[in-house]
Amino acid sequence: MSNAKLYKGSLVTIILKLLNEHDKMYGYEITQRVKEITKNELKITEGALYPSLHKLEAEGLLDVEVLKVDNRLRKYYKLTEKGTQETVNKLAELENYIKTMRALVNPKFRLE
Amino acid sequence: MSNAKLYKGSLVTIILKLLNEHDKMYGYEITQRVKEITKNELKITEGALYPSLHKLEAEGLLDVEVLKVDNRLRKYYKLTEKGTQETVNKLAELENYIKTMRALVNPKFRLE
DNA sequence: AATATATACATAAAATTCTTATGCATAAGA
DNA sequence: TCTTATGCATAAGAATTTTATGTATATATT
Repeated sequence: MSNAKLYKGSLVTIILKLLNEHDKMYGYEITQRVKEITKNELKITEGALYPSLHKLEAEGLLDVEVLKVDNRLRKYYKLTEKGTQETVNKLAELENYIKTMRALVNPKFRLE
Repeated sequence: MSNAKLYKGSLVTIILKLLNEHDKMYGYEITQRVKEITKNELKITEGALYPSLHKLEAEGLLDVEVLKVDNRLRKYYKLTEKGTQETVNKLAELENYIKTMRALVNPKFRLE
């Protein structure tokens, strides 16, 4: 996604959180939103995004609705109940990851 | 390493930072230190650690010194000049990652 | 004395996630 | 007309990690 390898594993968290805020979004919209929010720091590639969306749908975390807008197809995704729960989990995991890494990298921050 | 996939890509950062503090460490010691600091949250597997150490050595970021202690071999690693520089880079990347993710996940934090 | 656990290294197959490359199609701008 | 933007999709390859396995010595337990 970016030059930093740290983003590996964060894509699902990002997708779920965005859908949690926006109610429904389509793939291309997600890539643009992420570029915008991160000031071009993070560019989600289509090769990563679309397979990920398909997987989340297959797992029952997302529902799809296909709409035709301006003669072009858009696949709108939205969180299912299960997806909303998983969003909470993923966000907690992110916070935990950050805490743990801080403890490793900054010895002043110790975990209890 | 842990159940959370977010740690993917963080191993090198962790290794370099620990070596930056401790001057020289051997592989097994690193696994134990990490378990200790993270209160068992993160357990670095040998299958990930050893190949990673070899790679860092091949790239000229680490130097090795083999010592025999209590009739057992230990391969002590320490940062080279280049390794020390790369540590700075990796730590900056981590801080940047955290900032970017905060912006994505918490809309109140905006990047400039 | 025998067995299990801890210490210490190593590698290889498989899984996971992502990049890069490619393909199709329509709309809008230069 | 040609390029860029919009919108989806997949497949080959790269990179990193998990899981499994192997070797060997030291220490603790039964």
